[in-house]
Amino acid sequence: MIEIQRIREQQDEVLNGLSKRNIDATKEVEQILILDKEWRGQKTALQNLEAELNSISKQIGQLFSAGKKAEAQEMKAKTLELKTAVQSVKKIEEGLENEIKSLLYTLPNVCTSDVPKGIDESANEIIEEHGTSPSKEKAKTPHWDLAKTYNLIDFEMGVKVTGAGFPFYRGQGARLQRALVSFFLDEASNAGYEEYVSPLMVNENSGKGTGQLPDKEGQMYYIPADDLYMIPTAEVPLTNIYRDVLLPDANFSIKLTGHTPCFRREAGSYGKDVRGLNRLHQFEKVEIVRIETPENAENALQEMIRHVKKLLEALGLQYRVLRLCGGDTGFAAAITYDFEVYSAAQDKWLEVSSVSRFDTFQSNRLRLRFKDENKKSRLCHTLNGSALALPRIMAALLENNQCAEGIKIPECLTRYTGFEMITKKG
RNA sequence: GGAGAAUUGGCAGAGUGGUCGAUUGCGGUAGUCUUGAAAACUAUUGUACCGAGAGGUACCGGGGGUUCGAAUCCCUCAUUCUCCGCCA
Repeated sequence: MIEIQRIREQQDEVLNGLSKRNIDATKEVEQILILDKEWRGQKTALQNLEAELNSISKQIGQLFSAGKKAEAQEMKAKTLELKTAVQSVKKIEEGLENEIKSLLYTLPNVCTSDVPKGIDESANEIIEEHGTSPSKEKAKTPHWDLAKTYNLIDFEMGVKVTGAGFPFYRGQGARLQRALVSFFLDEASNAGYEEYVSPLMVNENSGKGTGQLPDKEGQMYYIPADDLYMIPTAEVPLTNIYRDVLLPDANFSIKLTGHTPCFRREAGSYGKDVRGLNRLHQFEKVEIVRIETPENAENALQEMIRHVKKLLEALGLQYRVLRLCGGDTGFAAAITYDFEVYSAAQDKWLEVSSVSRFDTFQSNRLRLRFKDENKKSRLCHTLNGSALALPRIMAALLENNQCAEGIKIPECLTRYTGFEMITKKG
């Protein structure tokens, strides 16, 4: 949620940032400012009425204790009028507040000046590209066929037991998955991130805190009996650890990591993008989350980008880094960098990581603040990134490393898998 | 799941209808004293919002209610602890 003060004080900058997403929010912003002015007037009026009521109540108390019952009764009559006035002004004030809030909730985050303007992925900027992939002749089989040949992933079994998009990994496939998780977690720990095992379901407040609710309601699995949501990413529980937190000083840099399954309904997805591991309802991911001062946020972002690059290089995958245009940037993010690995067999770039700065968009909802040098409360900045999402990494590894003997495991993983080659015998 | 008890400021812990944003202790901060430190003493020490300011309003687990007035009474939800039941 954009800070109301920011809209009051930097209206042009806000509108400009939103225009990167091809959104003209002029009307909404004007409406918010009108309502805000009205709200402040009503708030002041309400508080004045309450002050008067408080003071009369106090006098009544004094009269009673002095034994002057008749006078007290007389005073009581006066409060009646005030009380109804308080009630009606309060109703108006609360109505305005809710109206402002729901308008604010509809506005996505303000993009930074680096974000290119654009409607969809075609306007994303390719920042850099590294590594090489085998030729299409060498890496000719797509991962869904390899998964079958080597008994690594069973999609049909998943359909039987649960439904489409919930595959079983088995044998060396399951083992490879576990190896990737361990590798990613160890790398995150080595980089100073504290490892967490988090709940996989969250309450409504947590969903609101990180911006999944109310915007992406339909994308999460919901359990009505207990009013809980299955997490779409570890970002939600990890960031919400710091909901309603006021850090005592500016001397902090909070780095968290966690591995969780992620549950996404992916309503509206279809076609060949969903083939194999490309799009699932349940998948594994290692997430890194940071909470920083506004001054440190950009540095942290660059550090996270380097971290992800290091992982992809260790895995020996060809990858590129994209700076997302406004239209492709998520609702809550101020700027997002996507990482894609190249799959020769599919002749496609597959998104495997998304690293974002949220500035104060999440912390405003979370009420996550710190005390600055002047003892003033300020909102923290939050950031997060995938490091990494497993399925497409798995797909690219299987496809790019296929050879006559089987599928070669990258060196950085063999200490976790216990084998160097996936073979038909297992 | 059943029964009982509890939830108050950074922590501990008073407060059962009015002068309580809240006694007190510990902790924190500043000062006095001291060569320095400790001790002692003094002062200060929650958050948010409205207001140009003076000042005001709200918050005692969350929400609702009774009352002129609620930390205090009522309803409801959540959480914690104890006992019982069930169970990986």
